[in-house]
Amino acid sequence: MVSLIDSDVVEEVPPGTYVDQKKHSTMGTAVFLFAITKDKKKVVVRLPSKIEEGWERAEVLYFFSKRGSEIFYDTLAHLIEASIKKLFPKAKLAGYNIRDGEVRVDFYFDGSEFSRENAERVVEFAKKLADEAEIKVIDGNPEDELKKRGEDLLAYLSKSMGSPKLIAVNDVVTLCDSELHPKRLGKIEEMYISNLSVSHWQGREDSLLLNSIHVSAFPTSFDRKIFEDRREEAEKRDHVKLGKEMDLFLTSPLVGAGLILWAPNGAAMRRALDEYIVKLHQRRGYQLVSTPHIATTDLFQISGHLAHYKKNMFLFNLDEKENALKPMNCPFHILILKRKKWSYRELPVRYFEMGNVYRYERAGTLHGLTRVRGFVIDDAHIFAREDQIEEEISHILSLIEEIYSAMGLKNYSFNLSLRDPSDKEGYMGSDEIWEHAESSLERALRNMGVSYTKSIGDAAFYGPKIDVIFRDSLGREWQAATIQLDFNLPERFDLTYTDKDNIPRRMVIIHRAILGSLERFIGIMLEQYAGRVPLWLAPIQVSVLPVEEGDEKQVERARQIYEKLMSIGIRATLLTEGRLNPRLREARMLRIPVIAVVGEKEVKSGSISVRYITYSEDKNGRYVPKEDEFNFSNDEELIEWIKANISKQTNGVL
RNA sequence: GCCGCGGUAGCUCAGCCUGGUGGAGCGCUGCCCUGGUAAGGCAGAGGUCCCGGGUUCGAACCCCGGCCGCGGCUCCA
Repeated sequence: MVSLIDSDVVEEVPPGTYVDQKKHSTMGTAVFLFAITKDKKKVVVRLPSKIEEGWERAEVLYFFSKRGSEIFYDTLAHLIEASIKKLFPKAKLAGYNIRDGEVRVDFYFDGSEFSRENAERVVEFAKKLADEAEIKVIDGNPEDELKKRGEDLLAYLSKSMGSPKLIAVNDVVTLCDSELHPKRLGKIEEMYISNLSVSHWQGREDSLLLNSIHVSAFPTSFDRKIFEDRREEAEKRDHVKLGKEMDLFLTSPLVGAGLILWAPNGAAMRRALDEYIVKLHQRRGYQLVSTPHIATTDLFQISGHLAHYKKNMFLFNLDEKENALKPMNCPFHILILKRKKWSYRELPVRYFEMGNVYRYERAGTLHGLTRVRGFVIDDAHIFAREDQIEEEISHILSLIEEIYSAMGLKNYSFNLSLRDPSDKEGYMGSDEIWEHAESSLERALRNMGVSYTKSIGDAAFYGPKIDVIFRDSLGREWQAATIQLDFNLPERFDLTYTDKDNIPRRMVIIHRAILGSLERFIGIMLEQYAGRVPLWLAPIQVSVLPVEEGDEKQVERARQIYEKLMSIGIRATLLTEGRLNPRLREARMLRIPVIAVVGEKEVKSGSISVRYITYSEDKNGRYVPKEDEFNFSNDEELIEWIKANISKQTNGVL
């Protein structure tokens, strides 16, 4: 008998049992059987199929499971590669990429453009291959074999892969890091070109220009429908769109790209976040400092930014001296630190600032609030003894987890960035320093017990770092929190403390930000909550509406409540003009969480009817508003309830 | 920066292919309706068709350049 696993159900079935291609409302079509044989080999077959003799167990893989879609797109990528090679033998394959319902296949085509007609032929041919072509893993040394076949780009890629495998699609040979492929992929109901673009080989702008075909594909129309519904759902969460609906921010060509103008509602949100994060840091032993936006380039000469970061800096002349808008706050904090001598007893010193920085980012990279040219970092620099590093890092990691969980964030992961040991020229500092720095960070992560990924070669020029990465509603990745160890600036600015033995010793600096940037973080929060951010952060927290715009008593009573709320710092708005329903609609469009209504009944009794609308999700992770009704018997009751909610949401900080 | 797509009323968009006096819905203003949890009715105002140049008797429309936006590549908070 063979164990057949279908979601939570396990059944013992005899070999020969037929497993059909069924559909699941959230997981999509059952596309593959993933079997483990009695001699522990892994086998994948496309459904419908029969359970084979010699299997120990078999799992039904649905399209919208991680493994199901990975195998599907991974295999499809090879079919597209094979089509390219069959139709255009002079093309050189250059790898592929799988992301959100599409696969992008890169190839070098003689440096010339690849037409849409050509791409369409490729897709048509791949569709045919899906039904017919035999896919198998073949033996041999990938690097040698690929070189022999003229695929020098793939051969190069194989060198940096953990366990490269050669894959044959009929007689075309390509490269993969997975051996999990069905022998035949089978019918693909939906497959079309979603984009044609170019990209640079290895991401280097000075290297080969590759052509890329982006292909969207789904095993069945049913899966495409689920995918498109989800994407539509995600687009509703787009922070740029929400920013317009909620009247938060804008940009103007008269100001320039990537520079945000905050309208009153957006500014209120920023202010709330600013207040929260500053108060929290004060409680955690950070001292507030404040520094200017510009400095002479002499400062950045010393810090090394001019040498390593010049292409991102806005430079200008003042009194015939070169100046810069600050791209980072660290040199300023260091100057403040250096105003006096420090004893080992006084460390660590933690300076915190909501620091406004300006960085020249290339036009093509700018996006909404998540990638801009002027932004505020919740920036702190911790000046510490070497023996204090690990503890400080641990503190920061737990602060990150505390803040993020208080904010209800979950789509994030930790990444440890290390230097590329083969490119030591690109980094400041000695091998010794780097090894110590890298191992300190990794130990702190391990002690925290969080899972993390490692990226070799992604370290900053001055030190290794831990980053927190968020995925937005459309699957794009954005960096938020960052912890960067720095053994270099202390050298450059000669930062020392007097140790127990009365000898000056070198300090270390930890750069860290938790929100990352206020702008980006607001973008992340808007998407996470589909605009329905928690009460404490809502741009307008309460809307007060009289039922009848023409009834003086109701309007007067509404105004009274509104003014009382405003006087104690609750962000409120009074909506009196027009019929009730359109006003209610406006309050909802603006995502105002508390809607207070005053009609005849309420005027008589002095009470207030409240509808409280907050974010919640259905079982498919879609946003659905949660609505609660309250009736407060007087103003004080309403105010106490609002204050209690805000305090609870911010762990008593606000 | 590179490739693709786009920029028309405050917002969302049609018109552009095939050149001949600029449209819709929402919003805004006024009037009517006096209302109880997501759009009541009627009327009106509102435009540098992104900017600059070219082709043409004539350009929102065709061509060139720039700016800005969107999606990718890369980089990053």
